[in-house]
Amino acid sequence: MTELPKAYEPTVVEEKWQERWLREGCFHADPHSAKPAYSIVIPPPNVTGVLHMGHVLNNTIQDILARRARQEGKEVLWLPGTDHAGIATQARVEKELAKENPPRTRFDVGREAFVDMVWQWKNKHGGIIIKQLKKLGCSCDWERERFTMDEVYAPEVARVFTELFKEGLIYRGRRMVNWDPVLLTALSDEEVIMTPTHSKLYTIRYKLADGSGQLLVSTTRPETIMADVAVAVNPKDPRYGHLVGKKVLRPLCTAEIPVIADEHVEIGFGTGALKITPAHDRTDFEVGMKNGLEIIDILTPDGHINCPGCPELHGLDRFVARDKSIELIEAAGLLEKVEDYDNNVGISQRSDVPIEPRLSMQWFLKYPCVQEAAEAVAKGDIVFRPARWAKTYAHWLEGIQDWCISRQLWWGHRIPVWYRKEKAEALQAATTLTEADELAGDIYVGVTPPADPENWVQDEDALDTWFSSWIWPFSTMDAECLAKFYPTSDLVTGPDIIFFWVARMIMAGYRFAGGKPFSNVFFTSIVRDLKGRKMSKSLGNSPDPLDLIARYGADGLRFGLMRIAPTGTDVKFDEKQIEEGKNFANKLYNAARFRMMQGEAGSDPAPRFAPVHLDILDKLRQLHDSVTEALGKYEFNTYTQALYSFFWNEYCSLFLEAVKNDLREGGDPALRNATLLTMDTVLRHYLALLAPIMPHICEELWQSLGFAARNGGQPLMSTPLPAADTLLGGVDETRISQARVLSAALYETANRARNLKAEYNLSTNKNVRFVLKPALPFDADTAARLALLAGAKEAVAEADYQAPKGTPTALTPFGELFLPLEGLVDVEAERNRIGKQLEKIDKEIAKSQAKLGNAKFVDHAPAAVVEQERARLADWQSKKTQLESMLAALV
RNA sequence: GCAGGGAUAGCUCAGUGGUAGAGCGGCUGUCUUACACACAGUUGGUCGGGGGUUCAAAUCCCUCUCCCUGUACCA
Repeated sequence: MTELPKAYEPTVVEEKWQERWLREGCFHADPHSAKPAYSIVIPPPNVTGVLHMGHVLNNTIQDILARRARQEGKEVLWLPGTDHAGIATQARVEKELAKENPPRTRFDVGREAFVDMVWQWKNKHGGIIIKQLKKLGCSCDWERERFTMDEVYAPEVARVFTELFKEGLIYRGRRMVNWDPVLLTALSDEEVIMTPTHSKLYTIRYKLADGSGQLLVSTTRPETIMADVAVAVNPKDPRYGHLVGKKVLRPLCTAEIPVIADEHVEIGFGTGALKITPAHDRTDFEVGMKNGLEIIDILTPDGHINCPGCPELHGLDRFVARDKSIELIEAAGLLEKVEDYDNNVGISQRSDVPIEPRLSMQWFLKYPCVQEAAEAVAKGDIVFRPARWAKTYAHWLEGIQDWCISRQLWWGHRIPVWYRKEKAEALQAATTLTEADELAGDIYVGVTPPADPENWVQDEDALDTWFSSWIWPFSTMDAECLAKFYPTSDLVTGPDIIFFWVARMIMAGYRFAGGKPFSNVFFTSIVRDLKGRKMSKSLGNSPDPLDLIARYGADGLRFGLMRIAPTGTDVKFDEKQIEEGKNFANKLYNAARFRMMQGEAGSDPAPRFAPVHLDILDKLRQLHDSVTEALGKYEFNTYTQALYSFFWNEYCSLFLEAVKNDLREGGDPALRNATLLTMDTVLRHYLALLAPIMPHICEELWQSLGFAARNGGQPLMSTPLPAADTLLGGVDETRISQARVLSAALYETANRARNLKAEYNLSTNKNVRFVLKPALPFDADTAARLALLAGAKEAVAEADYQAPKGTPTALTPFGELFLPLEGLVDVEAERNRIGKQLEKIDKEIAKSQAKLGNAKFVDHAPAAVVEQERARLADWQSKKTQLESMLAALV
């Protein structure tokens, strides 16, 4: 009777609902609402980004939380946006320039024109990811979309900078920073990845200037020898004490340099003598400062040697120069030995090349509100899930270093500092700048440019992207929104940005927004491939979520992923799981289709409910509670699994199969009504529970099943979640628990019956009949259901049934169940089968007897456990007797 | 080095003291009137190794091995 297709086709349905939700403003947050607030700010993806599996996981979770909160009657703000991603975006446009003929660099284009180009690129290609998030079904308030460089947000970044500068927390100084020789910018410590590397350790002879001997010095970086200004030994080292104060000859760009004593040198390491190169090593820089040593910089910003005093190396790339310098040293007879050596090298997260410690003028931030930020998490004001991340967070805060916030980039927030033109050069070279300079009228720091811009020169640098995103939770909101929605409720993000972003947002929240930015932080797992590797473009192991959506539907993708996303550990992505999500959507669709094929439920005659009806409603009630509990604990996989197993196993496999006969033509109309009403109740309630994770199909079925029409045409998404106790309202609890027992007995008996059939290769035979010696009330209705479930012609109760010898039997909750064979069994096969079973049973009996023969077990274990064991033994023994008699009957 | 996480069926994972589970895969059947994206049945495990506590351990304790993730580094 139905014209509905047999298989669910998600694509059209999903697009339809996404449009409709938007059109009806379902995602819009009203700051004037009287409802309690629930809010999330999205971790803004890079504007250059495309959706990857991490985003899918992350945003599905946020969407579940947001949709569920709406169902619970909250006013929900899920605030979306994108991040300008300084380096990534700039690099993207530079790449385009490099492809031109002839290739160009940003310097060829010039700053202003280049920034224009990036904006154009952003307007044209940026924000693809926003469209993709919409395809995933994300219920963000898209009218409030922000961009970290838009006209509302950018001034906030400058304001924050200005305030911190005036407070003295932002300062400028000449410091050792992590320098990226490819991108030509400073990086923060967090952007440097310490990577285990196979290197060489070179031991080199530094001759004493007076010719009285030599000092052996080990280094991994011989190309920096020209910048050596001393050799240091530990003052307590008995081998070298007499050398301190003498001079040695620097082996390259030869010069006399002093031997100094410094605690920093470890006596046991290498030769115990350390070359000091303050310009190219962090700790050497400190040693140099302490000892008042000169700083000789022999590297260009792009990592080439700059040392005219050593013409053989001058101009070479740093790694070429490394080999060449060793050749020179060996030729001079100064190379003692070369060993393999494993050490950690700092690699730029962005350009993937070794960074250089480099002395340069940069802006730094002394973090504000560190104490408050640490306490907020320690005291549980902000709750981290899983909790163990709190430790990582605390550890980072303890050893926190000032943040290098300036970047030598053009794309980003330009540092809002201007220098008075005539003094600009001197000021830009000055090692420190403070508010005093501002008061003196030499510099200007502010959100808007100075009133007389022609007299000023703006600082060239831009701010680290994270310096704009750390104020995301509040700078994205206007005053009304802040009043209603700040602090936000949940933050959902990956643990990989706990320092970059989460920690900094907490500090910013306390400093600028008067309190914590969020109450809960849920750290998602990291999505890996089946080999456990991180998904990355270069490995090509990252599936394209849009392709997955096209093949499995957004709902299928969401469901499949959430079902395998554990709460504590990483998730290994397996496309099979997504396929299951799709299969589940199809199952749901077909169950609804089945209902639609039955027509309306009537009220006449009054429905007659059987135990199975009450039972499924009771199970749904339990599902409601466990779903609520799981979501309360942010256990999304438990939530998903509970929904899956209820629907597939309890509703479809058991309940629907048990009631199919109620729906047939000519059946009892009172039973038919009961069944239709129950199906409606289950579907209506279940769709509401499932909607947060599979919103599209639920909405579609909600409508096609007619639930929307009965609800004033309201979409499911703006319908409050019904209470669990509406499901069985008014039904006596004793009757329910009775129904529970009887239904469990029915399903269990059906299962035993099917197993009996299978044992005798009668699985597909529908003509078998079962005879039951009932131990529980076994009415005709139950008998009919049992026959239906077991695929039998009939199931009859006979209290004094005399089974022919050898009739297969099983003990069921309803009593002893027989499968009369009518002599259609292969004797030889039967004998073998029974023989094997007896072997197994004997083992079990022996095991059980041993346990019960153990006095300690009987004395110490709880009575129930012992009782259980006795029953088990009795079961096995009776089974054994049966089999033996069957064996005898075969002969 | 330090810190954290993990090791359970061929695969992905549940399972915090009381007969080892699910889904997928494999194998057998079945187009049984919602669903072959399905149904029925079935096959898979010394729960990483060793030791301990206990009547009883995948589960608690100790130890070892291997993987992962942070983090700190000495040339």
